[in-house]
Amino acid sequence: MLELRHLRTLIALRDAGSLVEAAERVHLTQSALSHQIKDLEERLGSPLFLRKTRPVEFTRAGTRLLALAEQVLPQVRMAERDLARLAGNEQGRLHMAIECHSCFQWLMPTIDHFRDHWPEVEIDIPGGHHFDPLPALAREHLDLVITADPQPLAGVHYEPLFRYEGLLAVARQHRLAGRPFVTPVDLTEETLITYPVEHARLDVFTQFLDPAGVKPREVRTAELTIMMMQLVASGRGVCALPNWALTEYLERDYVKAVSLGAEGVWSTLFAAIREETRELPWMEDFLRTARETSFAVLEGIKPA
Amino acid sequence: MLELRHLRTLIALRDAGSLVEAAERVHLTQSALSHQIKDLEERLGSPLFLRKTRPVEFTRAGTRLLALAEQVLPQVRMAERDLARLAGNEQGRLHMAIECHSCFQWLMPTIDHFRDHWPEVEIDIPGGHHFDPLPALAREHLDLVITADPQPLAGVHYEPLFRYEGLLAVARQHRLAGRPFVTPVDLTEETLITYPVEHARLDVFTQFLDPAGVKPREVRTAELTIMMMQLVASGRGVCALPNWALTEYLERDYVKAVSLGAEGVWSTLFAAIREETRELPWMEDFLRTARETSFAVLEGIKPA
DNA sequence: CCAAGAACATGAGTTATTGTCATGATGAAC
DNA sequence: GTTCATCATGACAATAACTCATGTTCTTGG
Repeated sequence: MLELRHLRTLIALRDAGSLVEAAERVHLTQSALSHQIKDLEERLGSPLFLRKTRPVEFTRAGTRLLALAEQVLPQVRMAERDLARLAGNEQGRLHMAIECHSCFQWLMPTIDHFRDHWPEVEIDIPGGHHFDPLPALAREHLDLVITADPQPLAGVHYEPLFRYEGLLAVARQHRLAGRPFVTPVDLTEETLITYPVEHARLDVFTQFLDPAGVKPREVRTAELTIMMMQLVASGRGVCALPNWALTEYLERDYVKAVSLGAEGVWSTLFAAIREETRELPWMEDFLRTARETSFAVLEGIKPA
Repeated sequence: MLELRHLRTLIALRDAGSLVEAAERVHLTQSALSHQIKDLEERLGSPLFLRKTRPVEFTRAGTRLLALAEQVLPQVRMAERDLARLAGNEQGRLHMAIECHSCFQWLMPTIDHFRDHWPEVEIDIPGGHHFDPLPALAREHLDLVITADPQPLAGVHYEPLFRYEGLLAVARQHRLAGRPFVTPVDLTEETLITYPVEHARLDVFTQFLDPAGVKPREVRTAELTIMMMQLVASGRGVCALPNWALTEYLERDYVKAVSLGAEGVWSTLFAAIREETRELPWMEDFLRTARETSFAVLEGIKPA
């Protein structure tokens, strides 16, 4: 019998383009999905997609089921929201701080969407504070903080949103451009441009250079991503940024990007919230929406 | 995670009014439904219906889910039909015979509905034949026969549709009216009116009188249900008919009905089809539609 | 053309879910 | 208060779903 599970899988498969990645998205193994879909296909009596193309190509039957999924799943989500609301806990406050530069790209659509569904939750990004946001979260001045480096703090829970790769942006004609990846020593002769934050919060150092005991020739800072890009493009340095922050510059062929090490440097972005707000229906919904939106908006990220 | 299974259960529950009967309809035990719904309620954080009323009363959360089910399940069924059609086997023939007098009540809506969804299947009830329909089925002159007494026949499969109770219709002022049930000997002094078919095909005899070795004082026949009702109402005899064939007369208080024996005499109505047509998608759909329609239209019947 | 990598399939075995059976509790009807 | 029907519950069983390990196929780059 057809179940929602199958529809969710198919949507993931379409968005991902391959079984392997779809499996990641629904937090199952590739094998599980293979079995699941095979079962379904047998019961329906026809294949749902062609596996030998990349991305996978859906058959007519597959397309029909996808259409069903597109129709049905939003209705189900809406009902679930209503139920959550009926279950109580409706009004609340969601004041946020964003530690991660350039997160607005996916955060704004998330907030818009959320506002429509939870009008009774006061959502805001209070500006102007320059205190440390995580203690402010614990002290209930804030309700959610987007951060890439979780610090153990009583009563604070870190909910992983997604993983992203830190890439090294270099000028188009740079000697490192075109390499499959760079090694730490490759940076000994470079000027590294970073955001003006503590050394310990920069993954290039903590995960890449420091373990190898390497220092770049020079380190300078810039406030905004666009400024960094200008410096990089004009050959005055290189900088490490999340892959998704770079995509727009890469598409315009403004700079080139290289992985840091053979495996790449991967970090996880977290939403820090207070333990007691963790199970509030609207909080769960916000996090779910945030994840959905970021996957829809950003490229090259992976489920946590 | 919410699944279609849950929605199907809730619809059954609403239609049935109690867990026990809903369980019959979805072919599970009452216990299974109790567990299933309890799980769901726990995950949602609120009860879905009140058990202490008859029929069960849905809470706001329950009503919301029912609305979802009403919205989603038809969409799913439609998709399934499309898929079945895509899977091939689209055109076919469905010529039927109805052995059971007064089945048209639920058969007509079924046919109408079916015609809309399977325009490529030629559906008909050829009139005029007076040969025995079951051999005609085997010989492929017919494709489906509605009958209440299946006979072993090579290549013919009997698909149970629903069970119904054979009731004894008596005049309003009859001495047996108002009894909880009648015993075989109660009929020794009665005139029994039957359809003009073989003795062996009448459940009153095979399941009730014959086992007790009892014969009614007189047996006479009538062609049409309405004629039987007139004879019964005027006190010129009693007759045994399916409960659902009687409802309209009972509602108008034209006659009274009594069960045959403490347990009642229950029979099953079957759709006889040829083995090889059993898995055709449109045949499966026709049978499903037939069952659905009869449950919606008839009262007092039970799943087979 | 071969080696290496990536992606999907498959079979066996495990786990988790979902159901059944037997029984108990509760409430309504007589 | 007894009886009857319905629903709940706990222990167990069946089944469905998933993972692991491995095999197959196709693509890519030397």
